[in-house]
Amino acid sequence: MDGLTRSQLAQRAQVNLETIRFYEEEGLLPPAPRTASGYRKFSETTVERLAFVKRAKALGFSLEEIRELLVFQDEHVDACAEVRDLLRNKLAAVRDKQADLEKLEAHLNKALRKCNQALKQQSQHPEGCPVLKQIADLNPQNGKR
Amino acid sequence: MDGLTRSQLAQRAQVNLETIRFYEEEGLLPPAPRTASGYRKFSETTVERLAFVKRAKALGFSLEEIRELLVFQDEHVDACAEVRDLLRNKLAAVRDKQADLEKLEAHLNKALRKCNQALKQQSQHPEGCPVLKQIADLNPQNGKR
DNA sequence: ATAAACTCTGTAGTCGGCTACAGAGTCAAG
DNA sequence: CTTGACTCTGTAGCCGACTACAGAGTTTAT
Repeated sequence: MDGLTRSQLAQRAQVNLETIRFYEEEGLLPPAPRTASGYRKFSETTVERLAFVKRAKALGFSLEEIRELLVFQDEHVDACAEVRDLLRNKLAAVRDKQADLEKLEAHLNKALRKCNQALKQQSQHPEGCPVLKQIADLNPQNGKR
Repeated sequence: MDGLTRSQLAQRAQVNLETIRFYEEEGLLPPAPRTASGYRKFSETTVERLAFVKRAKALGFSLEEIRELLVFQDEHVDACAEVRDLLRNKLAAVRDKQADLEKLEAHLNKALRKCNQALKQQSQHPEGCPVLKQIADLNPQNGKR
């Protein structure tokens, strides 16, 4: 038989067997051609395609976005401008997240310093953890978006 | 009636009505006392408690972790050491995420530069978006953990 | 007294991205 | 020619953190 079976493809592309069917349903893989008895047969290019998906995932793209990228790729339209927009949006999202995390880090550090301080002087003020109080009093102006 | 109804509490604490019941089930709020006919009545301190939950969420804690924090708070055990550990873990997680995002940002920037370059010299090489190729060829050694 | 507005419960649905399972059909080896 | 390994389909479950809904009972306003 020419072409890969589903499990062979899974093996080759290092993805779960069921993921392949899932991706087909989701439109990330084209509907695979079938044998007479209904078995899917995949071409080598599908391995590439799955690799592309994995790498786009690693770049932080959602399956939805990856589907778009794949359409651009398939139609090899001159989609540079569209791709650039996607990249820009993703980059902006990443930077937003970074800013959130930095604020978070600052808050956690502040809390942690209080914690350590309290543990040192435990003898003088043995009443409860001040960090819990700090969380209770935090200015609710942070992160989460 | 003394105490707040569920919707009053939701209003005061700025959370969804159903979230309150959910949090009660999840052990983030203590089982509320009831009226004769079975209506919950909440005290003012519940407003505080919900505020605490919201802020802890903003600090990146999961409900699971917040439940732990609340137990510490409730038992006002000297839980500083435990709280400190939670903070440290959270801080480590935040830093991991930051590192991931930085790698991601670098990759996206690289891709974006290619994109812009390609758009400038569109006339010379009008064949397809190089970024898509780049994603296809990316070293799969990144992010995602 | 009645209608609107609220609250109760249990349960199901949402999001994203899979992962698993049951039951039926198919293919390859001995 | 049977056994075991594979594949097919549809469907359900998982994670976390909610959110929504139906149907029954309760409170409030007129």
